[in-house]
Amino acid sequence: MLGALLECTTPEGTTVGRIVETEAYMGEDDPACHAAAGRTARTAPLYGEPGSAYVYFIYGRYWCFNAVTRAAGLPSAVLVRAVEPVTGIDLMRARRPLARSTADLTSGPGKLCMAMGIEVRHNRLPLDRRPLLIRAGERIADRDVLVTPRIGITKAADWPLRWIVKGNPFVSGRR
DNA sequence: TCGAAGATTGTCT
DNA sequence: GACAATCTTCGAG
Repeated sequence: MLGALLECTTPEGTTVGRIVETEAYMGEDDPACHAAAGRTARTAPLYGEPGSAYVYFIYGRYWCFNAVTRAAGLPSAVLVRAVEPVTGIDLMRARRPLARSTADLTSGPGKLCMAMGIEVRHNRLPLDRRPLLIRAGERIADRDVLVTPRIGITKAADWPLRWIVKGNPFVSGRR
């Protein structure tokens, strides 16, 4: 998914970002995956169609966007942790008045959802059509991809399941 | 009904 | 670097 384009259309307009950071959550046997708790009202979207959205609310404040992957019934997903703004940057700025730079607009899972207007109404939507779309973008060469442990979790914190575009300034966290 | 934890961000020191 | 904000989810009682 690195290099692919994430596009979200709302009544305010369309925003597009290039995906530069992802994390994998590998089903019920992954202690950090929400599906480790089994199938509940919250995790049900993870068990849905591959290629649909899983959007959840965290820390009473923020939305996080995932693409459901693998086969139906296997609750795995890819969390999009950062995108590089491509289209609709003015709209992103309006939605994130606290952002102090362009890189601050979408360099985190909560930030990019704020900037792009992704929220619960997008939960479970298919990702191959509007309003929420992932489409092909630039191909990232393997030598430009870095794999690291996942961020911000306590369980299985050492599993190398985070992928970033090497040196990209829009990746989350501190350099 | 209650309590605790959480795939984060922003502010303050 | 520490910690507050804020609320949904789920298990226990």
